[in-house]
Amino acid sequence: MVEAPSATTADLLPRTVLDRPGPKVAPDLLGCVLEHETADGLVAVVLTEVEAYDGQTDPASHAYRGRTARNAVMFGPAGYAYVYFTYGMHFCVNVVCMPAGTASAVLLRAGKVIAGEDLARRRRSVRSERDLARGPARLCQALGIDRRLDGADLCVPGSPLRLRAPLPAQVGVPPAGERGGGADAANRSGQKALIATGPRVGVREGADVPWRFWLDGEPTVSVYRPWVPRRR
DNA sequence: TTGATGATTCGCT
DNA sequence: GCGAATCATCAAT
Repeated sequence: MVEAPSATTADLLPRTVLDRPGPKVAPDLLGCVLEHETADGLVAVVLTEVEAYDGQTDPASHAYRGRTARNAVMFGPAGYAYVYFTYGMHFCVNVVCMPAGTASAVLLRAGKVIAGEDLARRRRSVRSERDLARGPARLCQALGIDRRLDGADLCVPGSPLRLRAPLPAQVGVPPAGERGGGADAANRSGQKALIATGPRVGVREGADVPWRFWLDGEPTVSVYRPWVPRRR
């Protein structure tokens, strides 16, 4: 009767890790694994690029102008998925941070597929493996994420959409001994070195804060584009 | 109601 | 490099 869960509680990222401001949480999400289980199968990616949005103090955040029907999940407790639809055709997924009442989130911008590659390829007609989840909308397409997952809990084993703690040697990061320097964060997870930061992609206001984080050297990281006004 | 815009991607030149 | 695709959302009528 009882089915064995695909993930145990110990594998998943503890909600307490997410119960902090987005800009603090964001770099810690690099190297974590996002997985989505559907009737078609499971696809999992290692996160290689993320962006923080700090709620009501951040003019680039969807939560800047207060709570609405769309962004309601961001005002809830940490550890849930905020999925939104944009440009008439794309979905993007965020990890909600901070306790209920405070809106803060991290946009998952890119990842490297480590499981279910066949299924991911079927969902995305694309030639190269690196482009499967290179970009926030591509990542959602590869994983089959849409608005039905808005509000999904990422921190419980029974959820279809889950966030796992970092696995060692999943991304092309050298062993700890060869990295030198700043060892604290690196040692904790085994692969937290080589994190680069810069301004967020495609935002008009708030382009001055370096709240985009990525694993330096990862080919799956999307390219930077500054904001440009759209022609009418 | 209406109108502008967007945390993007893809295809064509 | 440039423009189209395409529609939910929100601020302004």
